[in-house]
Amino acid sequence: MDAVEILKGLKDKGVRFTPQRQAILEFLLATDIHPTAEDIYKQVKVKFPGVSLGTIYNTLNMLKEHGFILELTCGDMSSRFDGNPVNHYHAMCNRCGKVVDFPCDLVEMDKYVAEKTNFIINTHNLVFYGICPECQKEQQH
Amino acid sequence: MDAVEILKGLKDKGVRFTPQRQAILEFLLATDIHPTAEDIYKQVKVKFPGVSLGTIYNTLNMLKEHGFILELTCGDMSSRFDGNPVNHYHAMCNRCGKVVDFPCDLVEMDKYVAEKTNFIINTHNLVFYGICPECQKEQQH
DNA sequence: GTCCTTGCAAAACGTTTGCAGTTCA
DNA sequence: TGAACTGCAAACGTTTTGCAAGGAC
Repeated sequence: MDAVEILKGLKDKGVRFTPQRQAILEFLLATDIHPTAEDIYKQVKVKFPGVSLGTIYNTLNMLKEHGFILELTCGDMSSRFDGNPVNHYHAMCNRCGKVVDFPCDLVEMDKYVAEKTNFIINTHNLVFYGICPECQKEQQH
Repeated sequence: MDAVEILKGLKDKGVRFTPQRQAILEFLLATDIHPTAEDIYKQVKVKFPGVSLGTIYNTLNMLKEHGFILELTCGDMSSRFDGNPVNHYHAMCNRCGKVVDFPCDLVEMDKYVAEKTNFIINTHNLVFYGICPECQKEQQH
């Protein structure tokens, strides 16, 4: 699915097609560097010199809410965005913040990841996102 | 290992024992709510009304560096801290931000987590932390 | 014409830093 | 005594918000 297709499909949800949004999503779908909002801002600025960071965040949050991109919030650095929102796995460098993808069967994880990425793995962190039982009850009201 | 023991053991690393640090670590070891820095601040303030948020962060970062606590950076909310630093797994509520622990054998993960926690699981995110090959080379210089 | 989106600027947020005074060892 | 720590306040970087002007449908 390409950027134009995704954005046109969002029209019936009241989301408008704008050239800025097209540029943002096209960049995200084409790259594998897991850019920060700032990275995307710099890139989109080449084509739209007047674009603002606010617009980047606005678009990223909209795409995230509709499940077309993934926000990776790992560590103390800024979020990174991934145009491939299926559950795959990431290794992040503590030093430069780079994030790389890898396939994973979750057996002997740290060792496996070290082999696949050539990272020296110190730790890992696995978080599941969802709705807790208390909030499930409250949402029914 | 209790708070006093841990802090006394850090003396030979040039870390001083202070009553504020004792209060912070004691709270962290006793609770299972995965508090934010703000939560800890409020709690410690009961005993030390003059304590500052800066001191909380100072102590948390010190304890984190020495591996006695874990910082959970998940989602767009503030970090949560865990007095149990071994690799175990967490489920986080998208709505209220609550984090709960659970045991996990990593087979059929989302389903398993849903059963163990009664969360409705939407997604999970697994991140490994380490040093990438490029940074490994640079660090040798 | 409507109302969603834009660019801009200011604000908000969590966290870190600088500093003068204080405390631990 | 001297280095580490404290409280305070200001600074920082990322992200969000408010608003008037502009653009999509």
